[in-house]
Amino acid sequence: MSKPTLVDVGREAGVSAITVSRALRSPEKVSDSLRAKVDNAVRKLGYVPNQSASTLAASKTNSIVVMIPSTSNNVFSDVLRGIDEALKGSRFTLQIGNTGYDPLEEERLLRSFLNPAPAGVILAGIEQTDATKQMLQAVGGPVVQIMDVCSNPIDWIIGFSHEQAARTATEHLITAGYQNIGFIGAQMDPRSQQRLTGFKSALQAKDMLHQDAVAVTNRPSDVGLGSAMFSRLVGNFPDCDAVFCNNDDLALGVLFECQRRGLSVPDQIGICGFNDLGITSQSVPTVTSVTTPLKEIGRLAGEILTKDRPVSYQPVVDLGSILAIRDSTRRYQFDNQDINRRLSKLRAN
Amino acid sequence: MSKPTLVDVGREAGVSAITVSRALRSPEKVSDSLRAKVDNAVRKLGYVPNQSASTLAASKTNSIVVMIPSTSNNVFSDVLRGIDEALKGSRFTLQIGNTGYDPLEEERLLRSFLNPAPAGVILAGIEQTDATKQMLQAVGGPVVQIMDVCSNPIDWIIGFSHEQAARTATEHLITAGYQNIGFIGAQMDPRSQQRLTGFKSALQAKDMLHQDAVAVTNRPSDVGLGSAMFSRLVGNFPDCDAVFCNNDDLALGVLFECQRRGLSVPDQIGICGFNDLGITSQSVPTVTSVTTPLKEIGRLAGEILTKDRPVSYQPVVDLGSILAIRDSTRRYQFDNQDINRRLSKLRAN
DNA sequence: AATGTAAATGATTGCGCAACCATTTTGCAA
DNA sequence: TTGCAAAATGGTTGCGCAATCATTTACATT
Repeated sequence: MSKPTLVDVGREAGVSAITVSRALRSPEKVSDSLRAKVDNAVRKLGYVPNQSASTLAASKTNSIVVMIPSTSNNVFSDVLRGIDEALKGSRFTLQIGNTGYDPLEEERLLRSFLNPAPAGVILAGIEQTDATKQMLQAVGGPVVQIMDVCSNPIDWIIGFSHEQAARTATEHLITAGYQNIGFIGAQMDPRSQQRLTGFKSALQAKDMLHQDAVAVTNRPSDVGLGSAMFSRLVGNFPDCDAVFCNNDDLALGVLFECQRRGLSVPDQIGICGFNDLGITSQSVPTVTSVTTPLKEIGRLAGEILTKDRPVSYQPVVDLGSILAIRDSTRRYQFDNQDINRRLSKLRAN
Repeated sequence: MSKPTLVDVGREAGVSAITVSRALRSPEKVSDSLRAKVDNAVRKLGYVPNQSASTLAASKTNSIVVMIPSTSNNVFSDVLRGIDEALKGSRFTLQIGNTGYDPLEEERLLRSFLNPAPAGVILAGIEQTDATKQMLQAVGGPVVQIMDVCSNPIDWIIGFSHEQAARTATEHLITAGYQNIGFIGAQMDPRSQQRLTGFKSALQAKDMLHQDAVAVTNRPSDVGLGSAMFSRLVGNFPDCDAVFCNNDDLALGVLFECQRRGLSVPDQIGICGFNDLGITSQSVPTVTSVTTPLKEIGRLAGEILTKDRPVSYQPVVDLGSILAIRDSTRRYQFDNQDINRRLSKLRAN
């Protein structure tokens, strides 16, 4: 006894197979009595639609393909959570591909996912190969790029400007009174490079960019690597008094290394992270970080692909980012009232 | 111009469609010249197999279905990474279902993934509904349960004893000299309950279980929650001098709260985490945690399901766990030589 | 060259469903 | 009651591929 098919359900309900199919796919198009009969038969037989047969007959799938660079990076699990939420309860299923930050692997994987055509595709970043873009063009399905912004998305792009976010954070470090600001980066993907660009431009504007201010590696980032990179940075750049980190793991690693070295944060060293994944707001001291709308990016991407009329969405959505200023960069507490009071006292003498 | 099919490739290569199919699926069964012709035609036409048609014709899929309780919990991303590695380069693809810790949701999702039958199924834990087990039985495909051990797995089970791991950790706290040991738990799934059982049994054996020693919640755990739960625990249990945490996030939260309260770790408060996800070995002080073989569990599960002869694997694999003792519980440095020396001196007087 | 055997290749069929079009039934106005 | 439009239901076909069995070819042995 194998799995029941539409024919079996139809026999049970006393109707034809195609009618059962219709009753299940478009319940609003059939009579109430039929729907009840079919539902009973389905329940009685334990009928489950065969996804492959459906896909083959309709020559399109119900799956949303998501290509992400890494499953271990918490950034992408936040994005995935957003997508998952948008798809919950819909008829769409998620197909996840792990590219390992390699555009060629992305192309290879995507090719295998593109026949038959998926209901939608979500890609991280804008660095797809030409072949990838051609494939997507040929398939014609809707494509949402995420994590970044650009002027010419394939169909839609949802993200924020990493360069702008990094510039804002670096300007904050300058404003907070730090003089010798360094950059620590790992896993230098294109968006990390953009952050580095933003970092440099903010410092160059004030003529404050030190030649040894940048310490980067392509190894995947983690807390221990943050400590190691900080050691390397201060080795080359002993006057360094603040660090902009490419992500929160590195920032925590810097914080711990400072604690080990007896460097006070924020007085001797200022620390800023990126992505604000949770711990930064709880650590001692709390760590300044750039809050990025990861889950919102995922949810919006999922929403666009599962709506009937995605055309109404803007092709480029910049969700922005917010700098969450915390104790790790509160070096000077500017208080104009207090300063004025002290000035008055000074004059009184 | 739609996508090329096997017929198109066959026409291009001057052979029949079925021969092309064979050349692609079982290249060792055809002549070298045919293989070359077919490969050329495939490349020329950009042929990509239609997964649905293949699945429908063979009435079985190439997908490994994995049901995990949560995508945001780092524990499961480690497991997924292991599975992903095992599947890399094989013909199998991963289909991930997010159950949200709900056996009924697991059943619902799994049902939709089970037609047509997947090549294999990976399930977290042993708390499947009866209906789920029946479905799996009917499908007949290989099933690997993970994260736990038990005596009667569906097919295979790979994990470790949470009760034993927690008992060992708690005994360590006792040995380290802590007198009033508390438990902090969040997201109390069945495995967390087992850890609580292990915790209690270790303390009861020494008659050291305090009535207010346990603080648990069903909210998903994070660092901030760890701080809050610690506050709650010491509110009820002021003498508390050590905490066994259900996971590392909570342990870090406890550490930070101790720092905020000016409680020294490990002298005033001992802290032990669970899973050893990375930060615990880098923080200041480093935090004792239970190292669990998450990635190995995933890899082995993937391996079993993708091998031709999975039968050769033991049905129950206990990969064990290791207590990583770090600074957060080094309260007393026991040194028997030193003690004996002091005893001798005492006797000499 | 004849025969036998293994290797290589081909033809037919059906997997389960949905698109498309055809037919039947229902509801309602005249 | 009849007629007719709309609603409801059914029949046929093919999606692209693999299982199964059938046939052809290559090659060794005598």
